Order: sequence, then structure tokens, then C-alpha cells
Amino acid sequence: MTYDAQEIETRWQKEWSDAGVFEAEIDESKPKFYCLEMFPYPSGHMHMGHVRNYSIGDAMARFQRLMGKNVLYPMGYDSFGMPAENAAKKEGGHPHEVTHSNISSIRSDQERMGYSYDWRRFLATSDVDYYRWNQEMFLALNEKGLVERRMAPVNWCVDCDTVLANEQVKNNRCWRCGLEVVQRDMAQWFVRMTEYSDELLDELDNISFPENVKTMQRNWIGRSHGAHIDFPVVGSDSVIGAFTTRPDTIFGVTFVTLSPEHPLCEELCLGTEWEEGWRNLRDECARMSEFERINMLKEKKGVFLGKHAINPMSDEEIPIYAGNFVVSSYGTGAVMAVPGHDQRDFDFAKAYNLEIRQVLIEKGGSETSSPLKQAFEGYGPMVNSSVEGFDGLSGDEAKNSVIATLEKKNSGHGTVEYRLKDWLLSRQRFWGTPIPMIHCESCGIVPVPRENLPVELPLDVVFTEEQSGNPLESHNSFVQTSCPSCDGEAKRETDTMDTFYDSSWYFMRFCDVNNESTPFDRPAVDYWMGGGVDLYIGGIEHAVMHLLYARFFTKFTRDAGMNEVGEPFGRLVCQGMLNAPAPYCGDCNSEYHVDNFDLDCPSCGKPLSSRSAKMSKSLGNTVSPEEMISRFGADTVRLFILFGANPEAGMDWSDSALEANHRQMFSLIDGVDAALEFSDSASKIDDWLMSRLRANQKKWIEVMSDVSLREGVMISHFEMLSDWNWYLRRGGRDRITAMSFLHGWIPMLAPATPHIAEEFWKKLGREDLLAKFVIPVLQQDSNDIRVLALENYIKEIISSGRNLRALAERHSDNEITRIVIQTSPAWKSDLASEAISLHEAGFDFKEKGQSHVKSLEAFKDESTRGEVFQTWNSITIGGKKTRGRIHTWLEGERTLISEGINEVEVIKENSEFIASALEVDSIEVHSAGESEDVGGKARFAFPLEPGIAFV
RNA sequence: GCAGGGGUACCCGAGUUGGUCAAAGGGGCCGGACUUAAGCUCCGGUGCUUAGUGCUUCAUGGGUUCGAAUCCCAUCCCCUGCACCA
Repeated sequence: MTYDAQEIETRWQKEWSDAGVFEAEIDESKPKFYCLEMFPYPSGHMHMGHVRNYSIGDAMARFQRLMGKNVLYPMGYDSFGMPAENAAKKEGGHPHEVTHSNISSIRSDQERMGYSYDWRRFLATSDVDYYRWNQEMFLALNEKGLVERRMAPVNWCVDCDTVLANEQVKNNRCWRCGLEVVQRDMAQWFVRMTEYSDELLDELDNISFPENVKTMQRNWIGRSHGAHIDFPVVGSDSVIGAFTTRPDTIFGVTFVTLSPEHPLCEELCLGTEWEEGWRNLRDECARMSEFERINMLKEKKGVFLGKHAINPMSDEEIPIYAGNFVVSSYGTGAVMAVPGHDQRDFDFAKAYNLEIRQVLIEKGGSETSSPLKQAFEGYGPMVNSSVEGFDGLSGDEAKNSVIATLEKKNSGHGTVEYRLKDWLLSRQRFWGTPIPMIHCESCGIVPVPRENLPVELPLDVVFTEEQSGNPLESHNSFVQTSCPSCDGEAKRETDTMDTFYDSSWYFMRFCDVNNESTPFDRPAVDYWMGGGVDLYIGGIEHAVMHLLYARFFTKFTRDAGMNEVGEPFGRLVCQGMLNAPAPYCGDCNSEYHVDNFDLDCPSCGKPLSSRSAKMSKSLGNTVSPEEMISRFGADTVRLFILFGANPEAGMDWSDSALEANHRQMFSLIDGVDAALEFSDSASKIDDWLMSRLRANQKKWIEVMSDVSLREGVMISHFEMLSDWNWYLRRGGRDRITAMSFLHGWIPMLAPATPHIAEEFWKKLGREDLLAKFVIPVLQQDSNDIRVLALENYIKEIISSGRNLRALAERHSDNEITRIVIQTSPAWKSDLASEAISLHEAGFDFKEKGQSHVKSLEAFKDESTRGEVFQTWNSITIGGKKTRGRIHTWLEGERTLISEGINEVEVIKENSEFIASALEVDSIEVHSAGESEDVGGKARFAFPLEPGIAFV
């Protein structure tokens, strides 16, 4: 058959679509499987990263359908966001048009790949019938007290002209544009995600995310147990609250450090000689760039603020400093400094000549009188406590007893701090969900009543390149409104929502996507989301952003009674990076654009080598999916992607590997074609083929269920083809056998290469669609192990015969025309068989093994004693331990031996095939001792390893 | 610095409850058979050696063991994330 991938693929895509085979409905009679990929931002065309993501998902969706599951496999677009807005400004259009033309382009790319989405469930978050539910749920959040508008120092990105959530700042840079963020004080909308901090953290123990994702989330939430301690300021009513995880070091506090932005700083030093120093420090910290800050980290810098505070435990007066290393946003922005037991405080104390006091000693150690060389940060018994009753306590006991005392004195309490902050939701951008709130002069901030939703984005907005800020602000008919509560003049909120809000619940909308009265009906969500999304595939880059927001949102909707589950995702698979070669300089450790191949390093001038690097526009090492599809077809691209590496592993793009996979397609086609000319001519090898099918199907289902797609494809597209070719070589030509084999095999080709599989299916004469087919799971036959082992025995004889033939030719002057095979002597087979049954019965060979065989004739004969041991079990020969053969036999081989296989008969039955495979005219076969030993080769014979001599 | 994951032959990659491991499978490369031809199929080679063996190998160095890619300890290197978080 000629292989016209374009024709075959588009034809079947149309048939599938016409038949609606991928449309899923609730069906309580079937187990469900919700297969989901992180939906894309529609930026023009599909790139290879998408192809990998969706090829994995589609293979799993198709596999689960074959296994009889009711599969929900939807696709949508995360279509709000800045790129569309920027494109609109550049081209003078409206983001709505830009977005929709991008969506249709990427959708047609996806369709061309043959992904089996239920397109009726299509959604785009920028469509009003999606984002109106964002608004409705925002009102619900508000009613639950989870929305808050407050002034806060926020991360501002000048380039994007908007604020960013903490999760969206990476290395002090905007996650999207890479520009450094600056701090601004602004009134902003927050979602109080921190209400769920504990559950978000604790539930990580019960969900099956990859370990690195869990770790990232744990670090991000950053729960620390400790104490809040109040340090009253001497001569003032003010109190400095400090958070510490180490209340057991309270007696070592020798000063207090505030962050330079701390509101008390000004109050403490205003109008004093210390004020100027503090202002300088604060300004310096505020304008520090990231680069400077990293350098500054090494140097602890601070100023005295002119006042003292009182340690509530010891009543000591200690100086108050402002220090550059204290972070204003964590804890209270104030630190009780314990230089003896905290390295940063130690460095600071050294720099400013402050007292360093040791109040803990190492367990079992003795009190040191000499000055500490560095802080001791471990745990140990308290010493030098200025109050009775603490010395000698250590660890949790010490902490608890300090906390108890503080609580009694009303000077502090045990508490928990989190690194996690509330979710800063508002954005000063146009292309997002309008926050449904109204500002009224007299009533304050009033939510838009539900019946007035949606608050729609106006379409009559003109975007120009010079424009800065949010065009909603100047859109009068949008802004001007009336107050829902007093009916007076009021203004709409012009901030829009972070787009991560859109993606925090889309997986629930997919369950009931066309619902026009609520975000989703509970029965639909409870059916599809039961146990969470069964398989969620996407990039690791969302480990703390999207995946954390979505988990929070699901907990909120659960508590609002909208759904049952509290964790949205069951199995999460983070696909690995897609790499391609890029020019690389080892000396400079940097990668360059592909234009630099064969050139010298632009920075050091040495010749560039090549190494594999993440596909990216900046390196220019991307590969266009469209080009690959048009050259090789979607099936080849899918096969390459799935076979190139397991989903989680990184994978290197390789043109030659892609071509090899294309050749594999031809091999498959040729293999299937061969079967169609068969007639009814049964032979022994038929049984073997069917046994292989059963064994392969079992293994395949096992690995595919575990998302080990590489292994799955290895079986379905490589091993089974090899089996098929072996069947043909062995003279298999039976139509009935071939038909049952192909009926078992072809469906297994469908997850990775669905189009060619469907084409094969039709060639079999099937009139139903393979896409609708459910695989009958085959029962293993009790004979399978024996049948497979016997064939393997023949393969082994041929394979060792081949190896030996080459050697024999070197040593023989005559032309080789025949071989003599001598099987193992009967006593070895008997002994082996006995050893196997004893081994299975748990016989202790080390203890009693030797005495057991000593009565054997072969043991008494010096020349065969070694062979006794080899056949028997592990034993010492010549001072060197060897293993008995029993340990190297597989299950099938042990079966053959215990059942007393007649090797001579088996070889005779197959002598013609063996002879042709080994290119000799004839084969003689004897059991050892039956005739003269040709060249003494029989002594190499063991059960299942006959001696072979070429003559 | 902290945390998580890694380092297996030319490359990718399996193997990690110790013995079935000179180490699956694939790719590449070299050579051969079949074929008008290839896109097929088949065979050989791809650490050194060899009538069926022996030697040296799984980042490095030690250790446990009759026996280690696999277990333990230390070291080096790579990736990812967080980072003065009190």
C-alpha cells in the first residue's frame, strides 16, 4: 500500500467527527475517566510543547476508551491576558478579534493532529458565557468573606502596566515579560487564600502529585511554628511584635532589628540624630536593584534607631536597630536578634560590635567560655537563662515552656506563620474579567447584584500603541453607573481579574459547559470530578501558580456546596522539556542562537560545540509542528513524541529519529498487508503468535494504565511487529490466526497512531469505527508459558548457533555443511528438575545442598563433579563461587525442565527451520552418551543449552 | 545555602526487593544477504579478548557481601525550585 498520511488522516478525522465518537455524556453504568491537559493560551499557532502535551493526553484518552471507560476529554482556551491586548494595540484591533482568530488557528492545528476532544465542550475564558461565571463566583467568594480590598505594597510591573501576585514574581522579575518589578502602595483586591493555608499544605500528603511539585508547594506555603513576642519600647507606648521559630533562644536576645520599611522606625527616630541614617538606609533598600541586592546579601547593614526595647522574659533593655536583611513582608517585619544562635544576627552583631551571648549548648557538650566563632543554630539544653527554671530544657520542651511563660505574662503567644500571602487578584488591564463591584460615594463599595451580571467588557474600545493604562478607565459608558443600593451616581470598578482566576475552575466548567444558569451543576461535577481529574498533564512551570490556585478554588466551591471533592487533580503528570540542539560554548557555559552553528563563540572566540537546550524562540531551535505534519503526517509525529521519551522525561528533538519513526510506519503497513493474502493453513506457530498476543496485551495494559507511554508504544509498535515478522519467518500463514492476532493488535496501535490504526481496522473488513471499540481483555492460557518458552528455546539455539558458526569457520579449513547437536545427559536434566522442585518448596541449598548430591554417580566422578554443582545450585568451585543454572532460568524455562522437555524431539521437529537459519544442509541431534561425542562438544550441554558442533 | 530530582556504552534509554547483567529496547554508524528498486525483511559488528572463554566497565573514592549498576558512607558534577522567611 502506498502511504498517503495526509489523505488517510484527514479522512478519518472527518469520519470521527461526523460520527461524534468522542462526545461524552454522563453514564453511571460505566467507570469514568477525566483526561485533561492544561489548556493553552491561544498565541497563534500550536508549538511542539503543545504537541507533546496533547499527544500524551490523547494517547491516554484513547487508551482509556479502549478499556471501556467513559472518557471526558475536553479542550478550551485560556484566552484572557496581555498578549492579545498588546497585539490589539499594535495592530489597532480589538483583543476579542485577535483572540478569536488565534483560537481558530490553534484549534485547526489540534484537529489536524487528530486529538480526540469532545469539541462540543469548547470554551474560551474570554467569552462572556464563561467569564460571567467568574463574576458570579467572585460574588460568592465575597459573600463568604474571602474577598478583601486593602492598601498594600504590591509588585508593579512597569512594562505590563499592572500589579502582579507574589506567585507571578520570579527572581524579582515579572513572570511574563521578565522586567524587574517595583514595589508600590496601592488599594487592591485580594482573595483570602490564606484561610486555606493549612488544608492546602496538609492535603499534599494525600494526593499523588510528583514529589518535586509537592515540595515546591510546601516551600511556597512555608508554614513555620513559633511564637509572637512583644518587646515594649522604653519610654513609649509602642510595642515591637516579633515572630520567632526559636523562642528557646529568648535569653540570648541582645538587640531587636526592624525592617527599614517598618512603620515604627520613623516614630522611633523622628527628629533625632538617628533619623538621617535610617532614611538613607530605607531609601537605599527601596531603590536597590536585584543585582545589587544579591551582592548586598553578603553584607549586613543597619542603623541604630536611638531607642531601646525590653526583653519581656529577662526585662533587659536592648537596643533597637533597622537592618537591611529584615524582610518587611514576612512575619511582623521585626526580628528578635539572637546572635549566638542565628548566623545573620551573628554577622550583624560582629559588624556593629553588639553582644553575642550563648544560651544553648550542644547536647552533651559543655558550656563554652571562649567567644563563639559562629552561631550555633542547632538545638540543645538552655544555659545562662536569667530566670530560674529554664536551664537544662531543650527542644520543644524549652520552646513550650518559654511560650507558656510569655502567655502568662501576656507578652506573647505561640503562633504559626506562613510564607503564603493572600492572592492579589486585581489587574489594571482591559483584557480580563471585570471585577463586579461598584464604587458609590455614599454607600462605599457595593457588589453588582447577581441579576445584573454579566458586567461585560465593551467592544467599542479603541486600542492604540501610544495608549498606556487601562482603557476601561476612560470608557464612560462602562464606568458610569448607578449604585445598586442607593440608586445614586456611582462608578464601576475598572480593575479586571488575574487570568489565573479563569483557569482555577475551568476543569469544573468542562463537566457542564453549556449550563446557562449556574457555573456548573453539582451532579455533573460530582460524576466527572469524582476522585479528581483522573489524569492532568501539563508543564512544571505551573507548580505553584495555577496548581495552587486551582486547589484553593476547589476547596472554596466545595465549602460553598457546589461540589464534593476538595482536591481537583488525581494523577498529575508534568511533561518534560522538549529540547533541540543549540550552539554551546563550554568555557562561557552559554548557549547561542542556531545562526551561530559552525561559528566561534561570540564572547570568548573559541569554536562552539553543540548541546541540547530547551526549544525556544530566543535560541531559534524550535521545530514547526505544521511542517513536520505536512512532511510525515500526524501519526509519525505522535509516534516520535511518545516513543522518544516517557512523558516526565526531557526529550531531545532528532530529525533522524523522526525519520526512523516514519520508516516504522512503513514497516507496520507492510506487516499488516502481508496478512491479507493468507488462506487457511494452520501450523504450530499459530499457537505461539496467539500466546505472544496475550502476553503482550497484558503487559501493555499494565504499562499504559501507569502512563508509561514509551514502554506501551515499544510493545505495540515495535515488539508486536517483531513478533509478527517472526511468525512470518516461521512459516505462519493462517488466515484465521492472522485475523485474531490483528484484531488484538491493531487496537493497540490506536492510542499513539490512531489514523493508521483506523485504516488497518477497515482493511480487516470491519465496518465499525475503531475509535468506538472496546478491547476484549484476553484471558491468559495455561499453556502460554510453555509455548513461549519452547519457541524461545529454538531462538536461543539459533542465536548461539550463529555465534558459534563464526568461530567454527575460523577454525575449520573445510566448508561447514552440517551441525551436530547434543543435548544434556539425562542425569543433568533430572538433577535440574529436582533442584527446581526443591527450590520451589523452599529447600535450603546452603545448609543441606551438598550432602544431598553426594550420592550421585556423576558427583563421585571427578570429571563431572563441577557440572553437578552448576546444574544443582550455588556452590564453591575452585575457590570461586558460581551460581547454579537454576538461578538463571526464567519461569518458562523452569516449566520446560520440570515437565521433562524432550529436547531431541523439539529440535528434530524444527530441524528444517534451524538448518536454514544457520545455513547448513543438515542437522543431527542426539542426547549425550547416545553416540560418540563430536569434538567433545557435548560436555558443554546443559538442560536447554545443548552442545552444538559445526562439521 | 536549603529542598527535590539525576549521573548506565557513540546517543537516547531500561535495569536499583544484590546473583537471570557485558548490561533490554531503540537510534546512529560500519558491513553483509534479499530485491529492478526501496520505505520493507533478514544477518553480523559497534569495551578488549575468545570454539562456546577470560578481562575491564554502570560519575569518583571507600565500605558491607561468597557476590554490587543495584545496599551503606564520603566526594564531584548536572538539572529544577526557593532563597537574608527570623
